[in-house]
Amino acid sequence: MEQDIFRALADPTRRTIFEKLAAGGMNASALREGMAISQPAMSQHLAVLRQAGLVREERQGRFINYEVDPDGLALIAHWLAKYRAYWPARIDALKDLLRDMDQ
Amino acid sequence: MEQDIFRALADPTRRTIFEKLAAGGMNASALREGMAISQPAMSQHLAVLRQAGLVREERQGRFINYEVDPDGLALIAHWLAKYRAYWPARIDALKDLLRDMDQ
DNA sequence: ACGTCAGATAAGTGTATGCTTATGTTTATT
DNA sequence: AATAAACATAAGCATACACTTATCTGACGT
Repeated sequence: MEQDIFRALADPTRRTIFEKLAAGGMNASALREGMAISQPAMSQHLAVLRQAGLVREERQGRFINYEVDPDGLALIAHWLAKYRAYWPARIDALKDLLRDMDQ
Repeated sequence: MEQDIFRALADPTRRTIFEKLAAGGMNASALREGMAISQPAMSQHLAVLRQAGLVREERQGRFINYEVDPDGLALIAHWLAKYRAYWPARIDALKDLLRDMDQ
């Protein structure tokens, strides 16, 4: 849901978590390192991100590996595409990126 | 600021307002039509969207014309581009769109 | 100058949200 | 079986947020 996505990303702590996961999947304890956040808080944030489709989890024995879920990003991209008429022409990075994807 | 953008879009009413403006600039009274929202509420929402760089205003006599500010969308596009590695390959609409822009 | 209209701002209120501490649940280790 | 580790859930609390009513500001028409 669009609502869940934007609500999830409205919190700076959750954006930080998401950013960390984008650099590579890891478990909740690893995510907490250097973050001054309690274990329950992290768990709650991950639940929100998961509900939004931005993060998915995979049990690995006693650990749970969290990683970026492309579905969430796709929803944002889709939302953004609706307003393409207003994108400034100078977003060249985006063009380059999609040129890469075409190969 | 990234924070302002996501916070602004987290509210469904503000997304509706933004969507309406994307179809064409208009003043606050016109925006309220068919929206069951008070005048102060609309004014406050527009202030948040403006602060986020998603909307800009232009005085026209007694009216103020509000319209989509491309700068805000550019910020989102920039944020999204950071996670391009995770975009699913099937976002074809986006590819088509940028192919259009290249012409 | 006066009233009116478009919109902003102020102050108050209920609810949502992010945190805390405490406890539950699941899996591995011994 | 018992303990410990990784994480989830529950309950309570303080703050943020979106709304309301009331008032203010600025621009126009007469």
